Amino acid sequence: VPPISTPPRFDLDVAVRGHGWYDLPPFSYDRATRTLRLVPLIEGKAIAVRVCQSTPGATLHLLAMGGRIVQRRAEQVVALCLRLDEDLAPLHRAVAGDPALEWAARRGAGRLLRAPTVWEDLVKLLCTTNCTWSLTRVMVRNLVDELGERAGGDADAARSFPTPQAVAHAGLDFLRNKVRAGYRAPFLLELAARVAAGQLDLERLRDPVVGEDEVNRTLRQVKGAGPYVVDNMQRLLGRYDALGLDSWCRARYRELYPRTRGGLEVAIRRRYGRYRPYTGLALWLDLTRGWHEGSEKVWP
DNA sequence: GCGTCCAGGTCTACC
DNA sequence: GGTAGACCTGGACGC
Repeated sequence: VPPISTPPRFDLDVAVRGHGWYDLPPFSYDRATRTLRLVPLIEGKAIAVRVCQSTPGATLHLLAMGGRIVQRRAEQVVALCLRLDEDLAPLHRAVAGDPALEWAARRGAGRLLRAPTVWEDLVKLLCTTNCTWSLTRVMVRNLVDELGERAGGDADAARSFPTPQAVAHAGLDFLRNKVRAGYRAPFLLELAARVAAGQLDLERLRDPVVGEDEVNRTLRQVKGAGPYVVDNMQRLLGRYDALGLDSWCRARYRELYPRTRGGLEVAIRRRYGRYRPYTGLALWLDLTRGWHEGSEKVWP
């Protein structure tokens, strides 16, 4: 496979660690070797894919077991997950001169890792609600271990994220007792059943021609998806204005700006509103700027 | 060792 | 339309 072309100043480490998804299977990330692993379903089969970048700005190298068609599809999946075709230049231009955010332009940040499917992103987001990150990991790991498809048929090979059909077929007790999804189990089951039956086309939501209102309406009809889930789904879909506030965001914002007076959301909109239509992404990049310190490459 | 609290929220019932 | 209270689970914390 020839090297994959990347946007200017693309830094795999910054992109991958931009939010928590790299920590949830089937994704895994080895920071020392700057290697991201994923297990997408390609032509219905789970394929183990590795993508690495030796240094920031270097070309991406991809390894996927399979023929030419599989290689080509794997490349498309990687481009999609890393948002290599998104043009963030308007945001990067806009933050010039803002001491809180100019780092993002310097380091090409803002490409939030997403799953190969909207279905996977939504299920994972539902698994982050009202619980600790460690419990989110438990639920997602159980879903993958119990219901995912093994790549290459090897006994200890990595598994893909389960299909809606697999989750729907697993049933309520399984989701409660094996996955440990608790009260979320009926939400997950209903979502899986609707998608599996073709009543809900989540993948369509990534199509830019679908209006924002329709995206909101569709997601709000999913049981268990409230403002936090809908906002963050929008962000994963590439619509960056929503704030997606959760308890961590609120606490982190107060940490960065302890003198905030009045309503938090009003203050946040006041601070980042000038970056529309990237209000929520600008907020996120500010909150997470500390995650990328100390790993900077000095560009010529 | 045990009880309590709450976390990267949302739903329902009730005002 | 606004807001308590309930909700699974597991980890942190106090005693």
